[in-house]
Amino acid sequence: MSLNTKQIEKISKALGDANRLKILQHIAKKGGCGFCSEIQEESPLAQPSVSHHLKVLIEAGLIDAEKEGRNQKYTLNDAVLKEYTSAVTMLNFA
Amino acid sequence: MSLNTKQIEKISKALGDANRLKILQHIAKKGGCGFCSEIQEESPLAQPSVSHHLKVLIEAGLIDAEKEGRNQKYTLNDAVLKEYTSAVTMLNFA
DNA sequence: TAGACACATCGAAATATTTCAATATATCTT
DNA sequence: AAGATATATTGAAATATTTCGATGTGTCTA
Repeated sequence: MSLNTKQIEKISKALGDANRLKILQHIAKKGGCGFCSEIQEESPLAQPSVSHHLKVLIEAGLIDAEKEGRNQKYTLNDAVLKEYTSAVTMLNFA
Repeated sequence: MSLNTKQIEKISKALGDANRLKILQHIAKKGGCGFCSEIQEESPLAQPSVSHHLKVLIEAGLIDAEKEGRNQKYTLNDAVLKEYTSAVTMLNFA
């Protein structure tokens, strides 16, 4: 599966915010899998704002969400991240 | 030289627009070096808009500008692009 | 089942980005 | 030097994004 311009644009936009970059770093630091509550604790933002940023990351395909009881678990989508960086490096997408 | 969060954010923002992605692709297709007039011809946007997008790419460090008479030549900054993709892949930046 | 807890959604305000007409600047040509 | 050409800047309107309080939804615990 290879990414098109619209997807590259969306992923880039998702990466174009310091709060979201921090969230991704947090998840990566936790071995690619982090919980919403942890992310909220590390963030200076209000809960709905964090929720919004997580949604943007999900819609870009950078993370996947999974419910565990009343908690949300977020997993880094390494495949998408790799496809993104690969496509951007070569500027190879339609 | 390695990129920090602010720089990653800025580059991502610059990449988060279809018009700018097209511009970069055009320059890449031309061997990493393209002219303003060409870029304007290929773009559906008005001249000031193209000029604006080029400025965003320059400020992100993705391209460098050089004057040739009354024309502007834009060169892809492969080093920055590579540092960006590398940092994003590893989510490794401060 | 009532209350607590975790998270999502809505709606509105604040801020940022995109776009273009008008105009400025710099360089080339005649 | 005057006009033409190439690009940049300004200022304003349209649009998108960010943020948060209030509230909704689903799940756990007592």
